[in-house]
Amino acid sequence: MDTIIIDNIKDFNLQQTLECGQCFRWDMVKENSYNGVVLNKAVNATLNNGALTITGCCHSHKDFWLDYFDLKADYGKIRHDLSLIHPTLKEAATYAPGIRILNQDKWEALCSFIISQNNNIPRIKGIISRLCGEFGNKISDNAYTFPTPQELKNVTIDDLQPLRSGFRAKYIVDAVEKVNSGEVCLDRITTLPLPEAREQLIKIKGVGVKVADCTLLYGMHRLECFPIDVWMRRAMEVLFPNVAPEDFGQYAGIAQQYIFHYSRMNPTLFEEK
DNA sequence: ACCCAGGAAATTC
DNA sequence: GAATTTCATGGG
Repeated sequence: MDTIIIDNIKDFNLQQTLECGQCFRWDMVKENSYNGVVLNKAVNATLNNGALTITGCCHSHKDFWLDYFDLKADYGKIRHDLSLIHPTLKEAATYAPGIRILNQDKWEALCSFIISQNNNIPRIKGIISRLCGEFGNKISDNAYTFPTPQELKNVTIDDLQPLRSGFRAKYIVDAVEKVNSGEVCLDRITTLPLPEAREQLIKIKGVGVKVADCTLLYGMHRLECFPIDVWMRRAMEVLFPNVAPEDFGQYAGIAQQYIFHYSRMNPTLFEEK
């Protein structure tokens, strides 16, 4: 089993990155150590003293993991620049300085955030886990790949019943159909200007602006995207009353993740006075 | 029993 | 058109 070590990493914490709501396929096995499935690899990631060790990553390159965890970017500098924009953003960024925006698979991000709507994180993880178990490929004892659109070709709502995803099943079916037919081309959307990229994604039933923005930010690394859900709406009203998302600039998506995580960890900020 | 959950579609006003 | 209801399912 192959191992990759990346050392000298700053501004990185696995718990903050993997449990901030951007991904659903990593589980803590102990402090600073997580098991997850990325593409077709079941891996463990462990971070100690700025050194990240990834095991189980056969046939993959170190460069892939630098990209996946966004380790090439200088988050210290980004956090510094964001902190100048607003004092509360500085507070949120300082609260979890180890968050990084992952480079996840586009299709997995799209599907995962379709499932996320009007749902809670533990159940989202359960539905995705069952989706992979039913339709993905078994790659180790308890690990399955995320099924590709090709592998889900011609899937029906009835086929998806074991997921217990409720009304979202028909949205998954529509996403599979539109991606397979080429009506929606995820590779092309990646580099499209934001309004057109959103417009394309929203052609899929069950995809609105929020799910589209999550797909763009977490699956296509469009860091200027600022997904607004119920938490972010409240956070903007209460913590940033006179600020527009555009004010956060080219790294608005990173700002959003700092604010989202900070808000979820401090729900009392939003209790009625 | 009731309420809510990283929303969006359907319906009503 | 804007505001409200509904949509499955599970947990607190």
